[in-house]
Amino acid sequence: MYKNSEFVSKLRNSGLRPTKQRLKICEVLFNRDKTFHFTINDLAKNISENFNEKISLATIYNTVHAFKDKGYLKEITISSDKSYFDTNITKHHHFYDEDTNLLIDCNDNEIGKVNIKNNITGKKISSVEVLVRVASDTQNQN
Amino acid sequence: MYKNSEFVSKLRNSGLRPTKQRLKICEVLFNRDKTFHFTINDLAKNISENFNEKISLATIYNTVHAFKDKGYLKEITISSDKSYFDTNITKHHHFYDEDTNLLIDCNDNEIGKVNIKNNITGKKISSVEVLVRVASDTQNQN
DNA sequence: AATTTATATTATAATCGTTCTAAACTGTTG
DNA sequence: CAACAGTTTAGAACGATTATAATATAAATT
Ligand SMILES: [Mn+2]
Ligand SMILES: [Mn+2]
Ligand SMILES: [Zn+2]
Ligand SMILES: [Zn+2]
Repeated sequence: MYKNSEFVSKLRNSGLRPTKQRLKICEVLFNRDKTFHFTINDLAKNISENFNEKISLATIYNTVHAFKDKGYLKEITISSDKSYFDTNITKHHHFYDEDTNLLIDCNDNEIGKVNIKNNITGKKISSVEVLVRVASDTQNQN
Repeated sequence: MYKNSEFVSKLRNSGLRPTKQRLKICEVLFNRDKTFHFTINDLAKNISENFNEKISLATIYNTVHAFKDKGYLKEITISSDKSYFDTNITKHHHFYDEDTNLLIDCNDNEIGKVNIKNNITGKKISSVEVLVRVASDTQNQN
């Protein structure tokens, strides 16, 4: 459990004013035991259903993107119409369950280190991401 | 170099009528020495600039999606606003050059086999994709 | 070959997630 | 407090994609 003052500092330290809306979003995203994945729509719904304060959609977009730019969120794109944000900002890979549309974090005992033998000349690797799509066994069984 | 009749068979065999538009798109996509990556926009531009026949945008969308559904194209999503199609339908991974916005195929002497030690129980792996983002040494370091 | 039926193409409208706008509001600084 | 920069907001605008429904074409049937 974080204290509100921690979020205030976090925001101030990154040049973002600790507004009521940003603090509420911090609380929803970061005041948890476990990291999680969400879409903009999930977040907007979560806030409007569970809190009396209403935050405009534009602010939700702005804030999520600001948090992403500051490195507090990662974005994971699954397909052209499905983009998730991740509160787990460590380097890690994902399973994507095509049946449930859920993203699941991998850790190192699930996917070994990716061995990049040759990189493009003159370029630096900025990220390495593995996405393993999975689906129910029973689809191709009979 | 493929013959037109090969595309006719290919289309017929997959239950798609070999229309003039689909054959033109086959020619543009598959009558090449090397596979390549393209966006819908690239393809539409290519056709309108290099050929006198005009194919409506709706048909280009329909055809590309039909070809994807039939397994003649793969879709690779880079970010929420960048989706590419790939005429290379073999299993392979990609470098994405953030400076030039170009996708580059990897082969096995660039990225080793991804070691998936544990899969989700009761699920079958439908694909494994690695995306290595690269950028010029002097910028964009994460 | 003509007719019938199913499928495909097209221009254009509709959709919808996201971004923009510009006015009102709030946090910060002195 | 005053002054200012940064933020929020509702609603408009945007743009990529999809839906529509009339027309055209391909295939199947007679
Ligand atoms: Mn698509
Ligand atoms: Mn985004
Ligand atoms: Zn994650
Ligand atoms: Zn490729």
